[in-house]
Amino acid sequence: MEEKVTITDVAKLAGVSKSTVSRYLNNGYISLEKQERVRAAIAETGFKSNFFAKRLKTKESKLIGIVLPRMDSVSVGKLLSGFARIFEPLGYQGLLLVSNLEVEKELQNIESLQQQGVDGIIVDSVGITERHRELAKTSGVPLVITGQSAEGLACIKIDDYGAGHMMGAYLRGQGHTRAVFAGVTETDTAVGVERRKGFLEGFTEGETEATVDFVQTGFDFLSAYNKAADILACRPTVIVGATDNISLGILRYLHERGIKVPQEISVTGFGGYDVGAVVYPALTTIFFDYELVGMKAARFLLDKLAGKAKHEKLEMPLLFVERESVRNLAIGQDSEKLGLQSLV
Amino acid sequence: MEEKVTITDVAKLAGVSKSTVSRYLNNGYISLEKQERVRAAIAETGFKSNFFAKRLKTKESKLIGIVLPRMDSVSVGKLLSGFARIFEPLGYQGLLLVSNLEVEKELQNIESLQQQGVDGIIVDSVGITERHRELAKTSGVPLVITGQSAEGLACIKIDDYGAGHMMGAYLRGQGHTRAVFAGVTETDTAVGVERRKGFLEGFTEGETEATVDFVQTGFDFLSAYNKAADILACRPTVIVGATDNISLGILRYLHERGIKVPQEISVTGFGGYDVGAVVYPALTTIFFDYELVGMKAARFLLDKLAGKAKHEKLEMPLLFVERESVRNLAIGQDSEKLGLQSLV
DNA sequence: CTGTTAGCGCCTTCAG
DNA sequence: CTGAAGGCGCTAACAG
Repeated sequence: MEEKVTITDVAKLAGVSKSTVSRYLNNGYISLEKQERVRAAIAETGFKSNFFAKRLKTKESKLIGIVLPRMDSVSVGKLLSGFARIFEPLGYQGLLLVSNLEVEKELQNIESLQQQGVDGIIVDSVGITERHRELAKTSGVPLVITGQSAEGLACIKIDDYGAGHMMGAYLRGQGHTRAVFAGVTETDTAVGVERRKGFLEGFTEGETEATVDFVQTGFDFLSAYNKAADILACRPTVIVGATDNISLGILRYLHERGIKVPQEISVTGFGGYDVGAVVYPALTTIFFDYELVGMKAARFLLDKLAGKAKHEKLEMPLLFVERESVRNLAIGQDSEKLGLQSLV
Repeated sequence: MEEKVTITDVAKLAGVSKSTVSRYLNNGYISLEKQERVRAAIAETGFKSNFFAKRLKTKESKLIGIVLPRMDSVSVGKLLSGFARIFEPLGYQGLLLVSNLEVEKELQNIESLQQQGVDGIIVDSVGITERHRELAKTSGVPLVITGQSAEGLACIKIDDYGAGHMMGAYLRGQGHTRAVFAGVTETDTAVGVERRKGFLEGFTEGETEATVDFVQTGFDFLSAYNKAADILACRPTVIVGATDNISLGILRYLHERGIKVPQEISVTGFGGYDVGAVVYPALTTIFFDYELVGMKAARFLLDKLAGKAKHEKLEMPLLFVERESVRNLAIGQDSEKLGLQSLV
């Protein structure tokens, strides 16, 4: 319960004017002597400059608004780590708002942040709407989007189409012909549409008679597990989970039924989460560097703040992680094995 | 790039005084007629009240400082979800600071937050020091601690000792006599000391000739995996990972060596993460409800803000999750099996 | 180099 | 019920 000591108290105690103290705090045009007096006074009183008063003047909050669809997900955690890596050293702090996967809430959050006077906003979006564009237009607060991409907005995300395509081409190369893509709703453009489309095209392009069926699941283990029977009914040579978690749920189901992976059926995922390396067989997947996305997004926002704005659309590099869950049908043996080592 | 419209502009446009607009915004002693005029003016100008100016007067920021050891962890994610669940409906927002698992940084963050003028602070601590107590004393900003417990501070955490004890007693009940506790550094009082101590006492209490060896690992899959050989060298009947992740790393190792779990050796964890249910065998563990911890911590802080402060120490309930990874040595068969169902 | 003088945008007595 | 006046704590010209 400290008394609130202001710059005036310090000034009085040091025998100088407020401005001198202010200068001491900021630029620094002060004689060495007064400098010392101010320092002493500040130490004695335990003075802490008032954040709000300062911001009221300087028009700079050093606050970055961050809106996320949810908190308890690995990828979101990585993303935040990426933000922090960039913002923290520069003295920016993050104001966090969660949208519970609801677009409406996401919009509200953005608006609220804009009023709040944050310097910039990053939103890990669940789907871009027209209102997003409006908000970006009508407010002076720089905005960058992650997780989805949209024309005319500053977006940074992983290349979902590319990842899907890469996986499709790889599996075709391994001699697979019948795939099931276990994916999520199309509301999620990035995962439900782009990633899937990429896979479809990568897998079927050329003269092959490759086919791919689609089975919709949720994002969690359990909903994937529950759809496993439907998936198997399509008699695929390979099951492609839109997400590592989906694949893990399916792997569990296959294990319970005694169906050998990859001997009898292959499974792949997307995401490259660590757990994919500890399950058996270790999951072949494509690694998304969400932390890097976070860093790029942060840097991008900083650029916009500095006026070096360029409404560009960035996509991140992908890393194919070949582990144990795919069988090479072309040469009749399992693909190269990489277990825990691939964690390093 | 909007023009910044202030309360004065609105007042002018509505033909009233600033105070009247202010009243409209806050309490509300205004005639219906002017109320309407102000509303119109506000809509027309797109006025948004300035956050900092407002806070400068009201001395209330509606901001909660949150300091976390790291971002990319499931438990931290759950914790944040819990905070958000409570704070969000009340209009509080979270200001996030990360300490990268460094105590010094954690202290700095707390201090920085205190100066910032947040209404309250929650810190998910990696270890309480004397400085923590000082900071809590010398600042008027209410503080609640999570993750660790310390006398004289407001703490809310899971009961690590109790969890350890519960697990120890359970395994002894299953007829196990030789355990290895694969744990982390003692710097982490909660996990490295309390949880371990609880296990030791729960497992050895009574006249049994139970023994437990200790092998130190990190928090991640890989470091546990790398210590698996050392652990096996102790020839335990059961391996107790201090964390589900540790157990998962060990499970992977055992699988690679063809050692059957639970037939040849049992494994348990702590945490109750979802993944524990999809690996095979599904991991027997103790579930920690971090989201609940988050909610309780948030509520506690709110109480302190409201003056209903009570320097109490709260511990959360535990849930034992019996799955497939422990063999009952007493009656010579595996314990009850619960796979994915236990996710529900 | 330093003190004085003005506000930043809003809220809050205080007379009316 | 309403307008005028006075700050909240700090910074930023402006003359010295």
